[in-house]
Amino acid sequence: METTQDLAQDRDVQLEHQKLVEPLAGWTRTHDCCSLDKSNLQQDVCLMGWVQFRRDHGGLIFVDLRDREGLTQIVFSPESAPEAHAKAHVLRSEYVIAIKGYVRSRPEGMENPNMKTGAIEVVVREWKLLNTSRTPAFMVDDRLEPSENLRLEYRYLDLRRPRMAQNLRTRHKMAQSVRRYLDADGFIEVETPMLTRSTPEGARDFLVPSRLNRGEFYALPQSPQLFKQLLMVGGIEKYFQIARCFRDEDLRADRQPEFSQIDIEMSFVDEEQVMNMAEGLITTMFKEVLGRDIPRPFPRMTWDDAMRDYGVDKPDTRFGLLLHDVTDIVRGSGFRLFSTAKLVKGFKLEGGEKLSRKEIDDYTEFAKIYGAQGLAWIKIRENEWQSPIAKFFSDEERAALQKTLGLKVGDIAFFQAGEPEMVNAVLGNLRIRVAQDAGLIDQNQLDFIWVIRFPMFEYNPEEKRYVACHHPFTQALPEHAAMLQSDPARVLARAYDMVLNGTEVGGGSIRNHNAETQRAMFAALGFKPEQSEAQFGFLLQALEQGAPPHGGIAFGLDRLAMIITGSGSIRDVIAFPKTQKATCLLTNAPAQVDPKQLRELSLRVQEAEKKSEKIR
RNA sequence: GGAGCAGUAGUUAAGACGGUUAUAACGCCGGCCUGUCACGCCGGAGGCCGAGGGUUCAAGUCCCUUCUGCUCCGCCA
Repeated sequence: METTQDLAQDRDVQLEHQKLVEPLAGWTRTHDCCSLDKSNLQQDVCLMGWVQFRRDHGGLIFVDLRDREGLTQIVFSPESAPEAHAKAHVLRSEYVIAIKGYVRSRPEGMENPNMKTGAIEVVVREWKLLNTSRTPAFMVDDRLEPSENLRLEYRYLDLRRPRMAQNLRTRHKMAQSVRRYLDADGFIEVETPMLTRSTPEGARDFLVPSRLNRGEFYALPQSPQLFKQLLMVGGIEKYFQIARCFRDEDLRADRQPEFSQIDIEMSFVDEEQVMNMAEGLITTMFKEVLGRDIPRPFPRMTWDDAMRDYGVDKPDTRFGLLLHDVTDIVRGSGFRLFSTAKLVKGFKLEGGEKLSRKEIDDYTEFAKIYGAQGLAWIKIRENEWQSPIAKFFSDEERAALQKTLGLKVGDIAFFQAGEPEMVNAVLGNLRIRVAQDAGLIDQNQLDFIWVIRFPMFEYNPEEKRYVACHHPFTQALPEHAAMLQSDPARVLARAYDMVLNGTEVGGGSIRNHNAETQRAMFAALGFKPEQSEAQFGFLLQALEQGAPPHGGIAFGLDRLAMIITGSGSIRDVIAFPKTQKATCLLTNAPAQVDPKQLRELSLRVQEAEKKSEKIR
């Protein structure tokens, strides 16, 4: 199908120019487009790159030549090189060229202070057209933001933009920092299989059919968890891997179906050694990549305290607005919603009395996302509480609320009542939203904390059983091990999460290295012994062969890269990401396959009539 | 599975209550231009307003369906 683009005049022009393309034929770059300055005056240089802008004055032609390092202005002059100048009129955006010429300083007053190479220019003596380009779908430039689906369809153009190029480079530096640090600390990088077996717990697996074993499937790893534990049994002692992981779940701004973890496991350690190593690794990375000094040790907070004060298990500690439990204060109040609720909590915003009706309505809508019916609020004014619910409270109750929340004239307080999970989710997220709106967050701050003493299990009402909060290989606190069967809800885990500015950037635990404690864990999860053996027999067997005590941690490389680059989306730190529907707009994956391939795999697709393949 | 936002020229956007030929900037094509730097000036081409259906004398605009991208809830050990 011909589009207007195909019929456009620029296409004909490009095809004509294509005849002028020459091979490199031995030309060798001498410099990149960011490195020349006045120290190079009069030198002969050879540059190669893309045409960023062309400014054709009829006489002089200026071109900003771009490579991955930056921009250099090159000049085609009819006097110094008539031949080179004459053919330079063909140059268009994103054409690829090689030039030979000499460096000279720009005339007095013609320097460009906005360019790193703005003091000089390269006068072209001869040049070659290495390739043409169609008129780009969008300009390779950070000043305009093309729509995301165009960026993803033409990802290679997007990657030429300085911001994306910088993000990939930053990510590279992070990975190199990790490798240097861990290598120096005695860690060995080991690759674990991409084709492995499906595990019932956790996220949905991506499955890969086996041709040689008809009817059977591999799964792509959700994480190398079991293999790294087996490496500990294998005597590796200190392992790491920058591992690709796969989860077939719905996507978010910070979630992709394939993502990278800095995966680490250590033998003969407890929590302290793992957390100490992790702090060293991460602070070194921030120092090397961002030049930032992070104070150590990181503060620690129990999961209980995090939920109590912040309502979430990954608190953003850059600002206050702490949550307060007021359940007991309002227990006897005339407001039935509060007096009968399992949990009532609130927080105050200093000076929030001036919030408009509209702003409060917006917060109410926000609260509803997390399951709230509404949002209670009280504005503290001179001599009065302005609030739809103020009338329900006695003087005593008012005094207690005022004391607990530290309310002063000019403040606003928000409350939520009901099921504890909902109350915490609503207020925990509203707290962040309010802080953002009120400008309480210092964007330059880096607040690392550890969240420790997680619950081992949470009850899953759908499956009517307990499931592991972290994963089923985590060890219980020794003093809680006895409660695995009798009172699983109260068992705490030897697990720890590293949290940065309210984002979980890493998490790990001390594992069960003893087959019996691991069997007890499976039993607590409701597995019958034969199920445990069928699914995890290989692990249990390994744990019976002299498995050392071990534990580890894994960091989300993508999330760290988002924070370090200041990106709002995980897609901006991944070269070729998927859309929210997990498709690749560049390659059009996933796609239907040849029936022959399916036959070889003994597979048949139900509802074969899918939308017909898009022809590009 | 659910909620919300967006889709108009190659791109980014504007289009009150439904009303003449759908705008602008950049880009593109042609011409002019020797110090520009997102060069400038003159001229030109470019559109089934995401797709389908409906209401209406009349739809980019209102209604329904659907596709695509994004954000969020659920989900993500």
